[in-house]
Amino acid sequence: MAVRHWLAKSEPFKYPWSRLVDEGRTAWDGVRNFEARNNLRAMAKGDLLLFYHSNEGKEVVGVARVVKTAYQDPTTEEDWSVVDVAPHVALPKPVSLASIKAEPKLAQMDLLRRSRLSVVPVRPEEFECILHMGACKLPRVTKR
DNA sequence: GCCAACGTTGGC
DNA sequence: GCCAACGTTGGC
Repeated sequence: MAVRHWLAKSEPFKYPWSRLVDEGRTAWDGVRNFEARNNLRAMAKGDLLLFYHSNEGKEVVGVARVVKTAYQDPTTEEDWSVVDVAPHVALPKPVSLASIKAEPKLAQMDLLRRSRLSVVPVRPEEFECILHMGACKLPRVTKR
């Protein structure tokens, strides 16, 4: 099965990329939007996730990897889900929202068209494009 | 089932 | 700090 690609937003002061790197793994909790939840539930182990800093930074800073598929969000009794993610690789050059907007190939991204959704799917060619803009080489995934 | 009010996200 | 977009809630 092909790896799928996603983009998830985090406000840096709540949970920055650097903290994910420090901790090595985290539950992606706090999603309280039905569509975002459904996207979480659609993720498979090994899927890759662009890590976007919203509000402050406004840039894609790294790629995370789904290490555990959706399960009950432990921070609530209600019906919400989390997935576990681990850092995969940092972007040598973070890709800013401004540069994404300036790139015609990325005009269809859900990041732009559905700006308030915190977890959105990313097309393979968009994923590749952002990695390229970020001067990022993906480490080979040995096990999917 | 409609829709106005409200709350939240997130860019600027 | 403001405000546009838009999802959610609740009255009817």
